[in-house]
Amino acid sequence: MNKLPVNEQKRILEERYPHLLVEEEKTKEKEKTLPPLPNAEKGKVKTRFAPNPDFVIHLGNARPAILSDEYAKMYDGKMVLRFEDTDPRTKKPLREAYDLIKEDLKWLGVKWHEEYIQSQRMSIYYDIARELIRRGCAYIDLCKEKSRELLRAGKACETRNNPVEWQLEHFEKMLNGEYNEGEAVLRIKTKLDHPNPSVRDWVAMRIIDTVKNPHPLVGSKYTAWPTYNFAVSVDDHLMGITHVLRGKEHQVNTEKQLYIYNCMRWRPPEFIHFGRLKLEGFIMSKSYIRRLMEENPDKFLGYDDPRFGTIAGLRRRGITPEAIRTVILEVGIKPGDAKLSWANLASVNRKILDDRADRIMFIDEPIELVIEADKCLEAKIPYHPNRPEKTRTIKICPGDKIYINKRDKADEVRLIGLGNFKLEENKAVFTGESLEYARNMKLSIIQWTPVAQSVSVEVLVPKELELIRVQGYAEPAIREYKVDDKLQFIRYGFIRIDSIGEKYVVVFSHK
RNA sequence: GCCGCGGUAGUAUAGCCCGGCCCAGUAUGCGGGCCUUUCGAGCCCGUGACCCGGGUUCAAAUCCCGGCCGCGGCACCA
Repeated sequence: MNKLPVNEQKRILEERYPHLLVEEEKTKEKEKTLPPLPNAEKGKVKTRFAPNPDFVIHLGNARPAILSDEYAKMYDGKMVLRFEDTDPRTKKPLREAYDLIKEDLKWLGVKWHEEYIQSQRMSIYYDIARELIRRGCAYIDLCKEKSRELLRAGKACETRNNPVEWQLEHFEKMLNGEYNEGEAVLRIKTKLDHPNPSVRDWVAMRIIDTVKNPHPLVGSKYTAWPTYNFAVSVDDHLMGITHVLRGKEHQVNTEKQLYIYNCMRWRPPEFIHFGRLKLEGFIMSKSYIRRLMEENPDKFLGYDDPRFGTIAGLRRRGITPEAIRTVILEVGIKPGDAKLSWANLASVNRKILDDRADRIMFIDEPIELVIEADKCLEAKIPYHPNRPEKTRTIKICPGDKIYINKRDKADEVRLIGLGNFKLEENKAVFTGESLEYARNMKLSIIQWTPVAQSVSVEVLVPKELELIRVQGYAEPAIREYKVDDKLQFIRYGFIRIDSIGEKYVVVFSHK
């Protein structure tokens, strides 16, 4: 059956099992869609993506961004972009990261309707903090280190029971810079016997010495900074977020945040937590990437090195935003972890690139051959098999030299577009133009390039932590392309043009 | 250690809530073939999975119990 031509197979299939063909077309139509959101109403959904601008985002961060975007679109809702930069000490924001992240999101096709920066909203947090104190839900803790032990034992600092006036007064002292780091914190009252000690009277605000650690946006203006859990609750409510999509590392945070909602009598949003996403063979961790770059300043090309799983790195590798979105939607919102295989991403990307990428001949193991023929020859080669009308022409005359790959050397081959040749020690003897003949003889159909007009190309091939540099030659037509264009080097793989100088530097995407 | 969440082929995912139509579907990978001026794409065939053990039931991937494994959290990080 398999040896029959496709047409024949199809005919037999139609004859015997006509229903199978119909079924097949039906399933093809089916596209992966996200499950519905709980309590979601069309036009009223509002999601948010809240990155910490301490570095560029990676594929794992792109998951909540794309999912939030996708759900907002699905329900004709809105999406908020919010920079969470409230720790100038241990998670110091990077000034460039704010814009870099926005660029990455735009490139990914993520659309947001509102944009906020937490460090610009400090007075809002202060106001809510005062209200929390007035309602008896928060207190100033002056016990320093001792609190940790007390809380672990299910007890709290004595100041917890001080009157509201005392709390308010000391809160203002916190704001006025009367305390140093570690001397005072604002805590949210919780059950003191909560099974998770970190939930017990969790910290909502602490002192950070911004003279020592100035904030890139607001400098040393503030010393009392809200913690993640506090700022997030306030913002999610004030911004009208209805659905929070985030990783499962936030599960416990949700519990903490609910104390704020309860005290303020706010209606909490729906929380959806999903598992972690890894990409096989790529480095994703922000801190690890930073360390690698610091320790090996010459080894990496930047935060967008194609060996990194940053969005910028994947972009540089030649991965399309469509491919990233496709795999993220495929993984969906299930709570389990996912280790995406590179083969999977590459395959999705290949399908997208296949129709877009022009085909160019490239030789990475060159051997020189002199053409022997009785006349000049012209190779008319389509840029893409799907668009045969658009071609370039390469003229070769007797005595001209060409490159072919050493590994392609055989007694007789067909040079793409040019004709059939018998190969000798260092010459190629033209034997005819017949494609028919080449097929019948099962000749290898190989790429080649004219020596005189060849363009030097360096291919950067990412391999785990290494970047292999392959030198070679491309046919002259490569000159028609610019940086960031994606091509397929025939019988070699897909590449993205990285820079154009003395030679073309390209990044190998995948086969 | 404690708390929480998971475990479907190499990878990803469908089915699990509402047990039978699932001797488990799809994509990718791998093997083979057809087609094709690429070892690409397309098409065809094949390959391969319900973590383990009990229980409930006429019937369990689906429900219940126990175990094992994995992940997350246990911060004045986000």
